[in-house]
Amino acid sequence: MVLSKTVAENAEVGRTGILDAAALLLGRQGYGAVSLRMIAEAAGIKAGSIYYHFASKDDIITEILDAGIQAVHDEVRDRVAALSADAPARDVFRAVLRGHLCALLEHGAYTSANVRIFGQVPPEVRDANLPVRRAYEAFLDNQLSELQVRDAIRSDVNLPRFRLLLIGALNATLEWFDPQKGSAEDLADDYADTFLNGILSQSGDNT
Amino acid sequence: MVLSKTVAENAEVGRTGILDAAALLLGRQGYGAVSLRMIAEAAGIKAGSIYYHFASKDDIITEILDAGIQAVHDEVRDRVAALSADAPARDVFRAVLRGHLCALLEHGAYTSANVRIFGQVPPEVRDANLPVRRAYEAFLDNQLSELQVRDAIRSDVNLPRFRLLLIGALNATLEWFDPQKGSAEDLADDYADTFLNGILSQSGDNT
DNA sequence: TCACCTACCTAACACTTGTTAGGTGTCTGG
DNA sequence: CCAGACACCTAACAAGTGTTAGGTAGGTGA
Repeated sequence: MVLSKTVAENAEVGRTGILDAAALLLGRQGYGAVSLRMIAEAAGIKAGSIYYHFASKDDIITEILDAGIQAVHDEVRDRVAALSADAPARDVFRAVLRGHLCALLEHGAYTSANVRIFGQVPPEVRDANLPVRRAYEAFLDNQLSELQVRDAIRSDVNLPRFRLLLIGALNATLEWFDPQKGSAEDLADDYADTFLNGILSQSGDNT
Repeated sequence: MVLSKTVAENAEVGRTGILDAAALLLGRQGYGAVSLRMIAEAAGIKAGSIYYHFASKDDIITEILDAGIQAVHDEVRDRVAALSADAPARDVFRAVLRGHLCALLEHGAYTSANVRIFGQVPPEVRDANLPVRRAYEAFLDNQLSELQVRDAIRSDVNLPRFRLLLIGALNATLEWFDPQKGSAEDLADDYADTFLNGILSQSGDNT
């Protein structure tokens, strides 16, 4: 009975071992540079064995892409839910940025893999990832919309467009972020201030 | 003499024809998905012939990457230079964003190729592109620094970090921008307002 | 004990990749 | 008219790709 459990665990290790190795490699090297043989070696098995767990390379990619978005979505949702219902708008906005950046920069082979390779995968794989992606986008739009209804965000801000701006800026941090030069949370707070207040000295125009 | 000119022109068509075709394909499909045979076919020649003009595939990539950055740099520099010396800070900032976005979204197989494939190329190719990249970053930092000295940008704004935020947000537009839903210049002005003024309704905190 | 399932391995498949060697026709300056 | 440069082509190379068929060691339930 104990041993049968061990077998079941090993089964999970095998599968998730492949996914973990693949996510790590894909996040570092990109879609085209990572072969099944590299993934297999990193997972401690041989290339052909991958097909016991997955039907194709794109199958692995699809699963990693979905898990990547889901991890960010969950992290952001949890952080927002942890706030009291009447939390200041600034705190809600910060929670969103903190969740997204921490998931992306600190715990996230899958998340960073998603950001890095989404633009490189075949169209079919990209399409398979769209529902999960759309769900996260809808969640963000809802959060922003609530802030706008509460009159915290100006009514003339185009929310879907701002959401694209926001995600673009956040995801780009992956290319240069160095955890030794400051935490992801500090970076998130800094970004939040920039987005909320702008960079202008006064509201008026300076020559 | 006329014909000798024709030959020289054809030589240029051959070389730049390959570069143009490669930039277009790379911008659309990514580094790993584009083979020399695809580039050759798009340029109207055979794969082996490419080696008459270039020493390797990475040679082509390197040239395209450099040209891509240079095109944005030139466009932004020209637009800023076209302003009068005492132009309002808002206009300078808008000119920067307009130049970057127009180069990226409207005229720019090379530019969009650069943004799309830079993260996917081999390290050696990436390193070769760094000097041109650094020059553009330094130019942007100078422009922003001038605005900060003029007290248009708050002194507590970390400029290099803001530049990273800005470029990240601008480059991400490549993934969703649709010229039929509005011009790149309008988008640039909208982004400029968001960055300058922020999204907050009041400077105070709302519950 | 025996049949069976799980989780792997080996070896090969057809195919694509970047790259090279050598050949071909056309145009050109002398 | 001719040597030669120019701009291509053909055909092949070794290496690497995703993928598959068939085999195997060891634990499992009856």
